[in-house]
Parts: sequence; C-alpha cells; structure tokens
Amino acid sequence: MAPKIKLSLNNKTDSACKSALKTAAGRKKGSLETLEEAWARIEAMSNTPAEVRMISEVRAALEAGKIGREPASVAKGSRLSKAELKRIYPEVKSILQQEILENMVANMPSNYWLIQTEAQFSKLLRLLEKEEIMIFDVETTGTNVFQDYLVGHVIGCYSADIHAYIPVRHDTEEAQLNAEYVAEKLKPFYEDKRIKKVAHNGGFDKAILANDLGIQLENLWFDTMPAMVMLNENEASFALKTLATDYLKIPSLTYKELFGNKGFNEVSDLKVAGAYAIKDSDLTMRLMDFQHKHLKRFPSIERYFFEVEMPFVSTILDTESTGFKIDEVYAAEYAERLKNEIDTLENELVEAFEGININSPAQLKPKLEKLTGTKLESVDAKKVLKPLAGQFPLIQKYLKFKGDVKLYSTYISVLPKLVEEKTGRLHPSYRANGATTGRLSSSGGFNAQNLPSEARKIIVAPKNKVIVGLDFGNQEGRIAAAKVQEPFLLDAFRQGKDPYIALATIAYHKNYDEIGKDSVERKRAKTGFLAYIYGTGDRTMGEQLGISKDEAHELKEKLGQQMPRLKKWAQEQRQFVKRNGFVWIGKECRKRRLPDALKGEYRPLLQSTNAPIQGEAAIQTKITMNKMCEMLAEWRQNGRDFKQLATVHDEILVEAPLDITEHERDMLVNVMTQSYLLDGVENESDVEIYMERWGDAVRWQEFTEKRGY
DNA sequence: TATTCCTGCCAC
DNA sequence: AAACGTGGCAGGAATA
Repeated sequence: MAPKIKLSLNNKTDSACKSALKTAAGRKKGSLETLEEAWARIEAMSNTPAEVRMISEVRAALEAGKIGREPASVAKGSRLSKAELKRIYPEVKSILQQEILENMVANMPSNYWLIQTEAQFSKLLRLLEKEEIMIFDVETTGTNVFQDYLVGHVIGCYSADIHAYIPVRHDTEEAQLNAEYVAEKLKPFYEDKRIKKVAHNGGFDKAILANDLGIQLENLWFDTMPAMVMLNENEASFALKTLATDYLKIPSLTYKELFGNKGFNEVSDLKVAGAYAIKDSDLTMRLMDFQHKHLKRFPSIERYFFEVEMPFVSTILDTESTGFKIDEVYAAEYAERLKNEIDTLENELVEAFEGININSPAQLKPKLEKLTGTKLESVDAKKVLKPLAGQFPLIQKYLKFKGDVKLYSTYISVLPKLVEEKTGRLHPSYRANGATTGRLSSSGGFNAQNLPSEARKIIVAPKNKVIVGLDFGNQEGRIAAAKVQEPFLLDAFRQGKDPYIALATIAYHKNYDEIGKDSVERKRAKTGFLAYIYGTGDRTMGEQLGISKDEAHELKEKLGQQMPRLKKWAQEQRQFVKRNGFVWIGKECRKRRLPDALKGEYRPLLQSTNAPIQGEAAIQTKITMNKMCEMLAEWRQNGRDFKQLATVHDEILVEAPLDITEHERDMLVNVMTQSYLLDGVENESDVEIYMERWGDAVRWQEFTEKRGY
C-alpha cells in the first residue's frame, strides 16, 4: 500500500513517537546484541540496492528519534530484523516526505508567489504583460490528457524572475480563485504568439490546456526535455527533478517521491502545493538558461533544435490527437475466434505433452527434445522450431498456438479496451526522441509502430474518410547513398532502378530483368549492403542468408568493390568514433554520443555506422511531418478535413476525406519528397489508400474505381 | 503477493 | 574469437 502523506504542517513529533524512542533505547539491555551489532548484522546481509537505501533511511530516522521500533517487537524482546525495518519503512518515508515538504514551505523564496486572491493575480498579470518569455506548467489530476484535468497553473515571468502558482481545483477548504475566471484571464497570454513559452515536456501541458480549457497554446519556444536530448541523449532520466539535481545541483525529489500516486488535486494544503509547483517554474527557467548556453556552443545543433525539434512537439501532439477508429464489432468477433482457436490448440498440446505448462519454455524443452530425439539449443520459435515444423506436426501446432497467443494477448484483445471514451478513438502516444538515434518510439498500452498486419485489420477509416499511407521509398538506402555519394547507388536511383537488384546483377552476373523483387539474389545483395551499415559479421550474415561464412564474406567483398565509398565510409566512421566518442547525425544536426568507443568496446563501432543513417532518416521524417502538419492545418482552414494520423518511422498516415482529389494526393506526395532533399538522390514516396481497413491497401486507380468517381 | 529480470517476438 | 541497429510489451522465472 502506498504510504499516506500527511499534508498538515503543524504536526510536531508526537509524544507517542518519543515514548517509542525511549523504549527502543531502553530495550537494549534485554537483548543479547547491542543495537550497533544489530545494524552491523543487517547491513552485512545480502541486500539489494533498494534494501540498502531502505536500511540506511530507517536507521537514520530511528537514530534521529523521528520514529520508534514496532511496539509489538519491542514487547516480545525480539531483536531488530530486516522484516521489521521493512514494516516501518512506509512510515519513515512518509515522515521524510512531510519533512521535505515542510522545509519547502518554510524556506519558500520571496519570488515564489502563491496566488489565492484577485489582487495577487492582477499583480501577476501586470508583470506578465511586460514579459517576452513565460515559463509555464500545468498541475493536473493525472497524466491522461483526455481524462485528467487541470488543478492549477504554474506561471513564471522570465525577466522579473517571479514564479507563481494559481491553484483552482484542489480538494480543499482553502481559498482558490475561480477556475474559469483564471483560465479566461490567462488565455490571452497562453495564446499570444509574441510571448515565448518555456516548459519541460510542454506537449503534455499544451494538450491539457487544449482539451480541458480550450486554450490553444502558441509559441512553445523552448522545451527543456528535448533540449536535454540534444545535449545528451544518453541521459538515464529526463525528468525535470533529476536534471535539476544533476545539472543545476538543486536537489529535487520527483512528484512520485513526494506525493506517491495521488493526483495533485488531493494535495489539500495549498502552501505545500505551491511550494512544490512553483519550484518547477524556477527549475525549468534555470535549466533553460543552462541548456541554451550549451546549445550556443554548437550552432548547428541549436538550429536543428529550434527549427525541427521544437515545432515537432506540436506536430506530434496534433498527430496523437487524431486517433484511430476501431471496428469494435469486427475486433470482438476476431478476438472470440482467436480465443476459441487458442483454447483448442492448447488443450491438444497439453494432452500431447502430458499436462505440462506449454507456455513454459523450461517445461517444454525436454518434451520437444523427446519428440524430436535431438538436443535443442532453445525453444526459439523462429530459429530452432520453424525448420522442424515440416517434420513434426505437433511443432507446427505449437507454432500456430504461439502466434495466435501473441496476436490475441498483445493486440486483438487489448486494443479495443484502449479506445478513449471521450473521443471514441484509439490515440497513439509517441516519444519524439524515444530512440537514442532520434527515432520516435510509441508506448502506453498502444504501440502504433509495431502492429502486425493482422492486427491492423481492426483499425478502419471513419465514415466518409480514407486513410492515406505515404511511404518513403527505400528511405535509409537513399540516405546512405547520398551520405557517402556512392556512384553506383546514385546511378541506380537516378535510373529508377532498385539498387539491390542492380547490385545483384554485378554479384551474380545476370541481367537486371532476370532478377525478381523476391529473388534470392536481391535478398542477398540487400543483406550485403545492409551489412556495411549494420556492421554484420560474416558468420551472422551467412546465417541470415543460409549460406556459408566464406560465401557471405565473398559476397560482401564483391559488393564492397561496387561500393568503395560505402566501404571506406564505414571504416572512417569507426575511426572517428574511436577517437571522438561520438558520431554526427545529419548535417551536424545532432550527435550520437558513444563514449564506450573510447574504451575500445566493440558495439559502438556498429552503432557508429547505423546511427547516422537511422538518425538522418528520423530527421527527414520529422521535418516532413512538420511540413505536412502545417499544410493540413491550412487545408482544414479551407474546409478540407485532412489530419495527420500516425507515423511508423518511414511512413506517414493521413486521414483524408473520401473525396480526396488527385491534386491533393500529389500535394501530399510533394511534401514527402520535397521537404528534406538529399544530395544527388531524389526522394520517392509511395501512396496507398486504405478505404476500409488499415492493412488492406488499394492503389489510386483501384480506389477511384471503387469510389465511383 | 508484488516487483524485477529474462526471453521471445512484433515493427521499421 | 566474434560481435546487425532502434524500440515496446507479454508472460514465465526469479526474487523478496
């Protein structure tokens, strides 16, 4: 159970506590070991890091007299145990939390304003009128931007160095200004394009303002979270409090550490709420100053940050707000069908394998070994079992079972539950820099980036809408060709050829037309090409292609002769990272810091070639999405209901009206191909139309035929 | 019983 | 000696 936090401020150490302390001190004589010995004994146990922290915190609290031992344990005369420490730990934590909060209130600086009257609020508004830079942060009931609501505004005036909290919806008897009144007064400032806004993870705050209060925040100018990514993408945590502790040397506990899982509305003492909330504005401002100073040392990174990453905060928010529509009837039927199939398969498998838990690899392995009569390395479905499936129907059945379970339990049974009640849509949630290379990641129950095609079928276009899928054609291949200026690849792209087939014609002495899209030759050439970027070794490459290590080596060499610049570039990247501990991404837009390369580790050498390619592709996608968002917003102004729906790395999904015109289609493609140009290579974008289900694509021709006009 | 670690698998 | 990159998540196993 989460510890309860007392939020009153005048509760001194009570007498119960003091008497418990006396008991603790006095009980020493009844025991065979001294307290000192007890601590030594417990500290010598094999403790996890969390336990070590727990023990030291409880010890400090006991020795400072902040808490006593358990009366029951003392009465029994039992010696101090780790279990007892664990039992009293929640109370220790609660006492420490309260102490810190009391401290924050007692030492609240004079430039921290808690605003509870109109007079105070007016004073703040007058200050704001003179500000060019405003720090802001919203305090809320939780972190769901659709369900949770604002309970208070944190506002900071940069030049005046005044930071304020305006509580409006706390569950308290204390005086609070009227929520609507405050929102109405602040709205002009939030929406003023001339005022630069500074926030930490401002996308969240922007979404709450929009969804809860109908405020459209303008000019989110500096977000200290993506800024930190620019300065060090390897940071273990990007939480404001962690960064403040580490970089500003201002020790700061996180929200969870201070308030646990409660919503901020439950903090009933507004002085406590204020002291905590206002500090965020101060920290954000200081962090911004610190980061801005460091960004200025790298003008190319600074420029990228302001031109791409900052607008992208709004772009991704806009994308998330659209949301997918789910065909709930179809999903329910599909789930039912899968469940039945899984149950049947499971029963059959359990019977065949004599009642074991077939979901346990440990239990399954010996059974499969008995079945096949061979020693198995593992029960890895892809690597080990698939080759055996043809020979053993039971293994075939098991693989089917595994596949169905994955589909059912990860996607089909789960997705419908994640539909947001307020909007009726399934909203993806992205982290703009979820991957260290700058790629996006997606999480929060619904990962929009790893849906298998079977699961995509439960997603549909809304009535009178279609989903338009725009795919970069061989995005990473083109970026690699342009980056290293490899003549062979550049020529292939220029001639509209598939570069992998072109490579295969050389490696296998065949004509271009003789090598198909799905041919072994093309696959080998592609794998060989990627091997230079991924750093694949001969043995692994051989395994991937089902050829010998020597054959793989030979193929790689052959391709290397065709792509001397790529080969050379890969070598140079490795040299560079070994010397400098980082590589550049894009035109010095951002760094991928790989400090372990300086220690001679191997993995960074692989990353040194992959990160620039994957990272630049991410930059291209972000810039393109920014442009797309801008254009679609204009279209909506003109009554055309287009919205960005999602992205899957090299793909952008747009929700479009059914009557989308050919011209509009071309404009979408134009944004894809012209927003981020490559040296010596044209971009290419495919267009697919999903009239009904995501996954069931039709080409434009077929689309217009089916549409009937 | 709840948390953390590991394995395996989905995507690009 | 050899080493393919970036993610998220389900569920068993291990831990406490």
